[in-house]
Amino acid sequence: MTVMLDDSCHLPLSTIRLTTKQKAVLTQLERLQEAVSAQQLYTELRQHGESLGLATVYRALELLKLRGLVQSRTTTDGEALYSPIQQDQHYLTCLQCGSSVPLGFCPLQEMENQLRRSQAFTIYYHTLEFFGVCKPCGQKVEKV
Amino acid sequence: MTVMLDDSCHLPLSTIRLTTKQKAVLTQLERLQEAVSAQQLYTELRQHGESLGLATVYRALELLKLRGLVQSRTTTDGEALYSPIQQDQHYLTCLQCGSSVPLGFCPLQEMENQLRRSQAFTIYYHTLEFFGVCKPCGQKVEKV
DNA sequence: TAAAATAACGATAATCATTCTCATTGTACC
DNA sequence: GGTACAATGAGAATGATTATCGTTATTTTA
Repeated sequence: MTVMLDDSCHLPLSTIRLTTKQKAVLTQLERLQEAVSAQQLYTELRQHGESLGLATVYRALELLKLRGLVQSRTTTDGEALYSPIQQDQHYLTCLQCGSSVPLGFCPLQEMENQLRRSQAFTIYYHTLEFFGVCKPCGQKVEKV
Repeated sequence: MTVMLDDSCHLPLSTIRLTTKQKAVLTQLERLQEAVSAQQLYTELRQHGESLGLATVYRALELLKLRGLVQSRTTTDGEALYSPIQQDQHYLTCLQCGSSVPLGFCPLQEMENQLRRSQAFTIYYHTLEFFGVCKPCGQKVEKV
């Protein structure tokens, strides 16, 4: 069975075909509020009774990224976190403890639109992240 | 032997002590124009006659990041690329072929300064990256 | 300066997210 | 129904990064 989506995204294709498993991955991702890793997604899908393999989750995420439906960012310890692309959510991340505080805004919409107009590149999304040291960690650093 | 640097950075400490090896890592990083992986850095340092271990390179980079002297971003295939922090350089990255085109500008200086003023977080640097599909890959995608 | 305490180092093993392999199953098209 | 092809699952392979641990350099203290 394949699921058809309407073309409300920035793809040149008029329709996007997704398999049931791929749709399950996307749906679960949309259900969750925060960005999650592929491993977490896999575990949650299994718990929800979905029967699929870990490799399939990775493959689905890869495909969804290429289709412009999913985006990812990488944590300080090298794990990729995925989220549906409409969430224009960015973070303030502590280099020491790795904690991330979500930013409440994004100043890049206009610039992204400008870049979109340049023909050389089709832009799906951007990542923006500020790195530094949070207050508690900063106090520890002074003592080092 | 330890090397002393003056406090021209945003650290609370008045001086930063670096060992010879740590300084070698930083110097090599400053010598190179583009962001490089820890492994590349290791190889280059060995070729330049420097005698150090891979683990030391990783440890040095970690420490330099915490000191606010070095920053990193992660490529699409999960490798961390390091660069000296003064380079305010961002990229346009193709999700399909992974190629990165450097952006010639950064619109975030003012916002970063504003965030710096908020006391809760000490900001060292930010990352900004646009993701999409480059022209050649875009033509391939249409055929998929 | 010498000895003790501490931090940095090197080599390599361990970890762990991600990707690859390949046999199997599902789907599209005739 | 049958053939071609894409998707899947299970587990092995990969490869960057991190941990371990014995050794060496540096700092501190007497």
